[in-house]
Amino acid sequence: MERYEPLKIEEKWQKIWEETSAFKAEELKNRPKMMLAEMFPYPSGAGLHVGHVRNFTIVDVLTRFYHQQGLNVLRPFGYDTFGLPAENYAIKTGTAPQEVTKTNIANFRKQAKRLGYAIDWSREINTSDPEYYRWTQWCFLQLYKKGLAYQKESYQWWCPVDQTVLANEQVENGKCWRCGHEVEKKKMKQWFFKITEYADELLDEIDSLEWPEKIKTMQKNWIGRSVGAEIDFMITNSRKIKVFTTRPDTILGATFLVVAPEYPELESLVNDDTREEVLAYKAAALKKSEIERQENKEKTGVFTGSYAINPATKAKIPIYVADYVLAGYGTGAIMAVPAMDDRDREFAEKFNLPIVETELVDRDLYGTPKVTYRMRDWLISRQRYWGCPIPIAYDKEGNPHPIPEDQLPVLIPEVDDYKPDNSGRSALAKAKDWLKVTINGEEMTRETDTLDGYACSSWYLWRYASPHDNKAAWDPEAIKYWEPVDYYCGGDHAVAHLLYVRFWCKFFADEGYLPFREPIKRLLYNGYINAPDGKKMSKSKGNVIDPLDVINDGYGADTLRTYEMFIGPYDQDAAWDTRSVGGVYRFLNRCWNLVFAKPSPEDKNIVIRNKTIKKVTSDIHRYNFNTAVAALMEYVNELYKTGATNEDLVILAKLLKPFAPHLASEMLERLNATDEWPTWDDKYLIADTVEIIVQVNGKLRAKISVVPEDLEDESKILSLALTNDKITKYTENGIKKSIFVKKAKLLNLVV
RNA sequence: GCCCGAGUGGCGGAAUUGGUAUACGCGUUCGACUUAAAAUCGAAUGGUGAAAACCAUAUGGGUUCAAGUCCCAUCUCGGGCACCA
Repeated sequence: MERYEPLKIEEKWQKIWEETSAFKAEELKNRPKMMLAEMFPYPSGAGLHVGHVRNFTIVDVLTRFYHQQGLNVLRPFGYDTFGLPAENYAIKTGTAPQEVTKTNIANFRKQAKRLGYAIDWSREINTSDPEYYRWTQWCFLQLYKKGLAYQKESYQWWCPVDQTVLANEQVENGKCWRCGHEVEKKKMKQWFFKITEYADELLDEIDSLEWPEKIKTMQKNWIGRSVGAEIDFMITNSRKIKVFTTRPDTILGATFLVVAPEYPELESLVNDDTREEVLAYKAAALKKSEIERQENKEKTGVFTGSYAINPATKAKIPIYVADYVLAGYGTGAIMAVPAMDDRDREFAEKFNLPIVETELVDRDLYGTPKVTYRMRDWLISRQRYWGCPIPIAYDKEGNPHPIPEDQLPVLIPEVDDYKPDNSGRSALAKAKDWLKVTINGEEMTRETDTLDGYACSSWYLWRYASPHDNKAAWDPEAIKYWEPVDYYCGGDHAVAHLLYVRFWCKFFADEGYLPFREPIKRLLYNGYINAPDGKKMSKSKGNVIDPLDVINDGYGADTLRTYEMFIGPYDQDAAWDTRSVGGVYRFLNRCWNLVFAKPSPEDKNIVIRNKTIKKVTSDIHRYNFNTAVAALMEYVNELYKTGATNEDLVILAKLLKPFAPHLASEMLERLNATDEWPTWDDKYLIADTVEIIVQVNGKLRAKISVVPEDLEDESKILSLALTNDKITKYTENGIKKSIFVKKAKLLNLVV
């Protein structure tokens, strides 16, 4: 008997798959298609971690399952390569991000191949490849043409020491992540995508998606649609304040107004007595970090000096400025109804403002109906070097002009120093020659902002259909065949990325570029894998499990893959258990050894064989990968007891292949069989004898064995039960009634 | 604070529709093989009990012939949102 040597077997099959381009997909119009993808990874220097392996293996199990079922399957792969780690590394070491990215991709590719994934490697994409981001820029220009990419002044986090804009995630406890200095808010002109234009459709179509309810709810909350009204409160005959409220019917109780510190016309509300205090309050509020605002919900505010007329009561009510009102929502101004609203009451009590109990009035009496969303437009400007340049240039007056499509891509220029310059612009501003561009004979200066990385990942699923197309972002025919994506799997980005791809899909459908309005049919949202101690894996805690170590320790990729599918329900978090890895290895070893055992002379396993085919097939359909593996273990345990026929082993190898493809391929080769997915026949699922559960008052008291036909004969089963010596002692005084459930093979006697 | 989700052996977890609670794996114990160990194979394994039996799915009620599953309340943990008027 040969020993099970996973590393040897895996090397052999990976070589075969590589040399035969085994998973290369082509459009075959007469065959049903299946497209699957994981959320493409950011190729970090650390290589694959066990979380990637779980994510990719889920996709691989489904990919191979549908391959074996005879569908025309596409499972591509790519890399999301723009981002902070490569840029930080560049700032620190001077190494070009392009170089680091290249190295990391090579490592990721090698590791993904080492795991035996059924990837069509001819379709690899990389978002920082000019051939890719050329089309990201094209996408931007389409949005720009329709007014959905626009510039707006907005308040951004600003570090006065580093002289740069910071993203929310770069502000830690109100301080700059690089220098530790306190940050402030600064008004700056930034680019936005107008996602709010699609708010209604994004909300309405959520219910039609085969996505986890959790994600759907998060997206609904994120969009946050509120139905209310806008009401004008007059300050003088010609000046007014517009407020938004969801409760226009409570207007009789509105005893003051509040505007946000960032309210644009705040200065027009002050007088000589209040000006100084109001402006000081505004300045302090702008400095407050998110953390401070969250921690301290004590109401603060200042009277502006102005009054407005409540249109319902005609009362003259004061106007305050307070940071509990948010500038970005509604009109940035509210009518305060302290009798109805807890926050308004708290404010009123602190500032001794009247609290008037109110009768309700007709909702439409004083305002105009208005729908508002919690979701804001998507801020896409990044003052960073390592991102996709925004294809815009400015004329001498500072007006933006799109770079003509035939001048794309706008390449990222080479620079010596990757730090942002002292005007808060990205390092692109240091490429003086690159900045100059001529459009229609006019000299212009290029935009130095780059795009948020989420823009690059908003369309990559469509690029997979024709990844090398140099005429278009995607080929309409290929898209029509392959997409939308049938299965998309990931464990992150519930609202950001997964909302942005839906937004772009709807936009490009409206423009006639896509024949569908939702890009992802089914979403699988997998859980995290934690360290053996139950905590998050992290370098600093020293509890990281490296998947490549597990493989190279001798367990092999098949054990790693199968273990991660067996670890628990795919959508729940799980803790790594090194000893259980050994259990899965033992299981695969037992599968292997069966091939060398003496074949059983008779076929004793028809029932369990058919049962196992049915169970594994339906478990994969329901994404219950852990119980599918358990069923295979049960099957193998049975084969050890009864002896296996050749047929038993062929079925085992076929069912095992999605999980442990190398071992299964080797078994199938030695058994001289194909990997075609097996089918079961329900007629074989009926055993020779059926066990009837006999309960007395709902408690199990006896089991009786009958032939299947007796299931139709209730009276026979009842008399068998009543004469059973385990039952008679309970039924001496007769029974009140009996309930027979044929489907459950159960008889309950009530005494 | 609000909105979800979840609490099952020593541990990870199973239980398609209300119908044998604890599948499968880990761990533990015993046995076989071995000079010995590892590996492998086999057996046992929720608790109490000699047994019969009784008690067990976070806690307390309820519905039902029958509840891990349905209903009501409470507790704990996890996730999301967090002054959105």
